[in-house]
Amino acid sequence: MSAKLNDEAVAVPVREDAKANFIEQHGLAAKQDGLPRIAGRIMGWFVINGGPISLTDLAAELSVSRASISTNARLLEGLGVLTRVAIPGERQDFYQIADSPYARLLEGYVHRMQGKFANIDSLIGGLGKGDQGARQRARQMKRFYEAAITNTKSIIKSLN
Amino acid sequence: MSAKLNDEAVAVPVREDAKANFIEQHGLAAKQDGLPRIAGRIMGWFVINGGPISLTDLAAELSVSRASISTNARLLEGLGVLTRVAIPGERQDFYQIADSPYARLLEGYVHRMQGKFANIDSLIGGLGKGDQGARQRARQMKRFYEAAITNTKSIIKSLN
DNA sequence: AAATACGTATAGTAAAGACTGAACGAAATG
DNA sequence: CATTTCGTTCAGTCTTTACTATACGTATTT
Repeated sequence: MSAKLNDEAVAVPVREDAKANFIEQHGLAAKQDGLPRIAGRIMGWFVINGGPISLTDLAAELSVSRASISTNARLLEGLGVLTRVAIPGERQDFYQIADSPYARLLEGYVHRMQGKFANIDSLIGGLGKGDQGARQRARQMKRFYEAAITNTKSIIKSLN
Repeated sequence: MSAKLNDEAVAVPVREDAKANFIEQHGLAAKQDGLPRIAGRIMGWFVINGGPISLTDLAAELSVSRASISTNARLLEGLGVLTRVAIPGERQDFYQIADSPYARLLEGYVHRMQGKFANIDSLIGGLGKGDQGARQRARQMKRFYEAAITNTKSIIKSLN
């Protein structure tokens, strides 16, 4: 098992590849967060290039179908990451990265956590006298979400 | 649109259903977080019942195959939510809810965010002089993750 | 030693999801 | 008015994923 010393054999992604690399990595990271890979790549593109850009051009940039771009751009718009802007004289839809994209993402996150919150309350309300252990664990869970929600909100504030 | 006053017609999930309901809801919530539904139901079961319980019994409780229970219990163990405990005189594996299950979850979350962090740094390092806009947006993103990581760590501390 | 119980690995199935290509309606252009 | 250009929708394909049933190895019981 001798180390390979041939320089050419190692494909090092240098400067020019950094951007493309970031976009792809961001696509993979998106999957971990439950988003389609394309959505992540789009977001990565906007971090680098900012926009505005038309759907057609973006489709060409990322080498995917216009249908996918349309669907996922709207998804990101719904998440508050992208905003649709009109450009005078142009009839195409142009997308742009939102003002505080991450704050927007966190708002959705908070919203989902509040949903779980309701679920816990419903459980606690349905527990009987004999369910002391369950009540205790449920309350612990509730405290966790309380802390998480409060804390996330404070992050949102700090991102203005 | 007159209100229906017939008591019997309304299927209200009362006391006894509250637990089962919580488990199922927790299963669905897990999917949103990228976990298998069974993993979420298992976790829900433990919030209510605490454990310890054997794999075989847990499989019966949730009406799923032993294989699934085995796989997902180990998954949750890896996430730090469950711990395997030995019970004197018993040769089966018993699982129990962990001490600070939510803190453990957050630790994994922090770890994933730090991965993204590295990706951003790699991008910034590869940017040239002409990429001012990109650099600015990348730094904004980096600040976001910094804030999120710091804040999550503080939540973890508060959960002891 | 034979039989049983247990945990896990594996292969298969069924369902979900991402993505594409084609078709459609609306609006603008010629 | 005919054509083109957009954005979106829909049907179909392909991949991934969750879950089950079977089989296997190990440890235990009888």
